Amino acid sequence: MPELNAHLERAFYERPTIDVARDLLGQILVSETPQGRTAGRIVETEAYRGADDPASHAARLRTGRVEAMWGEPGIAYVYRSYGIHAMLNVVTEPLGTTGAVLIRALAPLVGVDLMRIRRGLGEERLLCSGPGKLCQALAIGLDLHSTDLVTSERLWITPGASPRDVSLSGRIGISRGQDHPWRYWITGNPHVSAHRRAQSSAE
DNA sequence: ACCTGGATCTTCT
DNA sequence: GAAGATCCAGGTA
Repeated sequence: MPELNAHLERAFYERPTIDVARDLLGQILVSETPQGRTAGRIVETEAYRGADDPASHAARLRTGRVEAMWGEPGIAYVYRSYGIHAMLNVVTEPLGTTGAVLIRALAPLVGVDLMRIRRGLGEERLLCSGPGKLCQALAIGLDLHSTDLVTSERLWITPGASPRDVSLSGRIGISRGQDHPWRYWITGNPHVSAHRRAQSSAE
């Protein structure tokens, strides 16, 4: 297993959201808790921008936790979806401008047994194959909102191998702004989310 | 105060 | 393929 302690630096996140979403594929998300370490390779992401993106929370709101989308690049924007699931985003673009990348799926790498316990499931392919699933598997909750992934020892992203092929399509689970091909995943990877539209319109 | 609409996942049939 | 779980913030009153 490679060293996972290195952190991607702020400059990586301080770029156009689209570029960060694509370049996050293959990098490794690491979560450290008293129970142990869990980590997985990022295999699926989505880009969300600002006022020009009707699907982005930042297009409608600038209150409460959404304020984080204007914040320092590299911090976590975590919110609750459907009353149940936590969603992990990484803030992009320079301070004062909006943008974030939703982490949608991981390939489990470290602490797979701990993930199984947290998820109550055995099958590895289902542990992190969706944005709510991976937050449960890595114990990422609303308490980690605003965590700085550049400096945190609780949650961070470490460099991994670049994927060979990347596919893209419209985003998932939203009603507006589907026309933009801002969902990225590693072509052929079995750990991408199992949504019906997951197979559509590759590259 | 009440209502509504979600960047989802599981468990049914 | 459909429903249920269940939180949060905005809009409307």
